[in-house]
Order: sequence, then structure tokens, then C-alpha cells
Amino acid sequence: MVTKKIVGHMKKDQPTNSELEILTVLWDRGSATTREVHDIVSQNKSIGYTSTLKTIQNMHEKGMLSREPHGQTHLYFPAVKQSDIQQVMLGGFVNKLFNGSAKNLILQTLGNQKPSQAELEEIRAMLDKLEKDGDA
Amino acid sequence: MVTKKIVGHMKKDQPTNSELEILTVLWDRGSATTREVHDIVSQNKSIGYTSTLKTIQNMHEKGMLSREPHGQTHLYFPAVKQSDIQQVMLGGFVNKLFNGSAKNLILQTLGNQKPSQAELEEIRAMLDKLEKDGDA
DNA sequence: ATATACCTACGAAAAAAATCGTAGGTTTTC
DNA sequence: GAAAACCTACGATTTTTTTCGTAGGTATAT
Repeated sequence: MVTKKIVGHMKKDQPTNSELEILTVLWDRGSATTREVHDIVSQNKSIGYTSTLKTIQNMHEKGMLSREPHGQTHLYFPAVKQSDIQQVMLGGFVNKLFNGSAKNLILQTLGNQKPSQAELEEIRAMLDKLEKDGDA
Repeated sequence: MVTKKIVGHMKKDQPTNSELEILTVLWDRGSATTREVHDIVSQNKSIGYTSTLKTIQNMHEKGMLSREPHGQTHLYFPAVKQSDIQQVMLGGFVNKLFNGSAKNLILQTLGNQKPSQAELEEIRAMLDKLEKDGDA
């Protein structure tokens, strides 16, 4: 039998795109059946029910989702934290595209996507907080 | 024959991971031969020369790279701008992982990667500039 | 001038990711 | 109680991405 060895902290797998779509639904709703997930993801692309089902089953097998039997069906839950996945993928993304510099990523994002004044203030507040902590 | 239809502005393909590694080298150096690219990317992973060559040829065929014959070999140049690719991929990334909110991406990045004081100042300067422009 | 070391081109294999079809069961509806 | 509408499981196919092998040419060194 071949499974992935588990060593203390197993490196979190980066979800594939399809997996990420499904995780997004579950993070959003907390839990959902395959049918519910499918109804949502199939709004964006043409895909059969069993394809969604299969992906969900794979994710469950990998430990990315947990589930509860619920009558004839299953209720699925995300088994990985959204912020953890964001962090891991963000790190990879910064390395691949911005030479590892978070600052460069941020400057480019600000330049491209023009956040609103209110959002700029939020970011500024975060900067204040970080600088204060840095001084301590 | 089947090629991709070209319609005014053809949607830029997102480079794959391998393609991105090669682009990174070329963005960095301006130009390079296959051999030079290969020597660099093969520092990070075990890969044969013809694999690198093939990927480069595919990229050239897709219009992602241009090239000049140079003696027996070719000199390759990036045919897509780094900032354009960054922008496209950043947009996709924000949509997939941060619900389309650039602000959320930035806040999370700041929280995770703790830029230095100097970097924080650069970001702050960028915020100042954006707010000023916004007022105009 | 022959062996060695490069180079390109290109089909094809291998690996990874995404999609689907079918079988077999349960619930619902008439 | 048969038909229709669900459900899961799971092998298999398709598509995409990555990697490689081989053939054939050119430069280099002995």
C-alpha cells in the first residue's frame, strides 16, 4: 500500500484549482453537501455532478475535508483553515512572482487595483500597528 | 490545422509553473540561451536539458518568447512584460483566494511576512500617493 | 578525418489534474 | 410497487503539464 508518510508536521499540500473552488464554498458556508457544492460551482463552469463528487471524495481522502453521514448523503466540512491555505499559497506566490518580496507584491497590488479610501485607511492602520509593535 | 484564434486582444495565457521559472530567468537577465536558462533552473531541480529546451520551444511557439539565431544556437528574450504577467496572475490570485479583495490580500500579507521598517515606509509612501491622487 | 561535445527539432512517454460513465443502492412520487 | 429522482463509489477517460529519448546537424579538439 502506498500512502503519504505522516511526519509530525506534514507539509500542507497546496490545493489544486478545482479543490480551491470547493474549499471556497465550504469556507463560505461552513458545511455543505455535494449537491450544494455542485450547484454553486456549476454556476461558473459546465461540469457534471460526478466530477464534483469525485473531487470532493479525493479531498476527503487526502484529509482536506471531513464529513458526517447525514441520511443518505454526506455533509462536508473544510478540514484546513482558510488563513493557513492563504498563507501557504501567498508565500509560494510571492516567491514565484515577486522574488520573495512581500513589499513588491503589495506595491504592485496597490498600483493595480486601486483600493477605496476606506480600504486605504484600513491598510494604514495595519501599518501603524506593525510599526508600533516593531518599536517595542 | 488548429491554432488559437486571434481576436483583437487575445487573452494572455497564464504561464504554467515551468514557464514561469524560465520567464523569471529571462526577465532577470534580459536574454539567455537555452543552455544558460537550463544551467540556472537545474540548480533547483533535477531536469534534463531537452526538457528545458522543449518548454522554451513551446513558449516561443506560443509567442511568449522571441528569439534571435546566434551562431548555432538561439538567444531568447521574454516577449511578455513582467509587470503584465504579475498583474494578470495577481488578479486571478486575489479572486481565487481573497474573494476579489486586494485589501484582504494586503492585510494578510502584512500580517504574515512582517516587512522591515524601511519597507513599511515605502508602502506608507505609496498609500500617501494614492490618497492624494484620489482627492484630486 | 574521426571522436567528442555541443546544438535544434520533434514525437512520445510520464505525471498530474480534471472530467465523466456506469453500477448499485435509497428515497420519493404517483 | 413501479418509475423517477436522488445518492455514493470507483474505475476509466480526457486534458494539461512536465519530462525525456532519439535523430540529425555543426563546431571543436586531437
